[in-house]
Amino acid sequence: MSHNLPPRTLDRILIAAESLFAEHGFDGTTLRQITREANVNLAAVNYHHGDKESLYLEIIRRRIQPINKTRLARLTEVEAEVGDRPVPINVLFQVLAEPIFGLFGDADTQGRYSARLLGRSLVEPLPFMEKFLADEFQPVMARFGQALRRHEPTLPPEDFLWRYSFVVGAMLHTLATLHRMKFLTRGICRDNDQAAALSRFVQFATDVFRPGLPFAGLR
Amino acid sequence: MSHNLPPRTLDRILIAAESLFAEHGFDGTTLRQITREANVNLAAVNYHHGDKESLYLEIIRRRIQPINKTRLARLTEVEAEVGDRPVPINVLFQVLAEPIFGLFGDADTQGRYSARLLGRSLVEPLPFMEKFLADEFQPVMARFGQALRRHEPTLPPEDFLWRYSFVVGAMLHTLATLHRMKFLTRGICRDNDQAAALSRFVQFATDVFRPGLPFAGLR
DNA sequence: TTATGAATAATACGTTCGTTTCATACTATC
DNA sequence: GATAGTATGAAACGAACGTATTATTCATAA
Repeated sequence: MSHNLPPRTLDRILIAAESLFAEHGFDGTTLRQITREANVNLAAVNYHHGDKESLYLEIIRRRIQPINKTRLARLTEVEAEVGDRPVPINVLFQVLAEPIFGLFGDADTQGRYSARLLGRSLVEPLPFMEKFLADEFQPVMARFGQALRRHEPTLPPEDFLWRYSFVVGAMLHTLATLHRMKFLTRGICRDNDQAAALSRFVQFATDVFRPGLPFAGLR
Repeated sequence: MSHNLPPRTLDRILIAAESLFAEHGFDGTTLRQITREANVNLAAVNYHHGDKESLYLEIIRRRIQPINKTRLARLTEVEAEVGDRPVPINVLFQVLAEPIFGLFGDADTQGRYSARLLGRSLVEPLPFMEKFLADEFQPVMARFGQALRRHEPTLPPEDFLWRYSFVVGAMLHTLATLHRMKFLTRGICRDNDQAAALSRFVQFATDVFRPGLPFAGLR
């Protein structure tokens, strides 16, 4: 054991598996693909990670845990800064979105696979991931929900949650399809454009929740 | 050949396969599961539909083609009604969303699986579906994009497409997760509530594209 | 240097996959 | 009612799957 520059077997598996899972999903990826891509022996996955499901869960976990930790830490910071006043909506969504969109900014191209895999796995969670995801996201959703709610205290919870669901859906969809943005926009928008996606998403989400919109009163 | 009341083998396969594909995805569903659920012989799928990919494509096609046909027909109608004036934004999104959200309104519970499968397969299209989907959605996206663009003629195309992408993402996410709405909202919103999803989505999308929002001017 | 535990490699296990084959049962036409 | 074409059933195919087994190599501490 040491910190050799050539990545160790365990890391090579994680890296190869992450991109393959992101592209082909859990069931569409085989351990033979993974070990071939990682240039390791077929048995290495079971030796190091147990089984396929544990490998998948570990890949998701090592990405989402630091992100959620950062989100909560920053939320605590900005809440301390504003004192008793509500945190501005755009700041809230910046804090929520920046850590996860930041994956696209990695030096190598690995981050975009991480983001794509997260977007994908959060929309249709696999059975063996449900409990982990629920535990992992409960604190984040609760605290951001409360903070956001202060801007719409009179809106019925149902209306609030519908809007929240649409915004979260837009974010996950962006994570999962940012690599196809050029194709989807017939060449107008660029692929994997982290900065554009982040700033525009924050603006979009802020507008959706800005009080005084006809939205709250209408319907 | 006739129209017997007991559903024919071919239809039973389509129905069983649709719900299984919706729940477990293409790779996560086996032909043995499908034929067992449909109470038909294993060989029936290959006999009637060729291979697994053709079956999947046919399921998607028979749902999305009538929907897109209806969308375009209604758009033609409302465009005729307003003459030279632009079609109101909320009408545009009503025309776009109502046919596909209408799947949830089927008498049986089959429609919700159709919607879920569509939402799922449109976010991460399988390789063998890319061409079909591109051909199928090109006219719809083009005509709705043009109609919507008349409300934001000065907005740079890139900004316009980002907003459009967020709204489409929210719609697909809603289709794919409407069956978990109660779980996701901790009991506040109901599962498979077609009417709520449709009306709130239309309102949401309309607000996102309503001119005069600070959105267009900001950033 | 040798002994010891960890990591890697080669290979095989038992299952299940999509698909095919071929025999049998059905249904309509003459 | 014989016949032809269509549909179904039972069984098997080779391939690929996740996983386990066993042997070998490697690194480190005695």
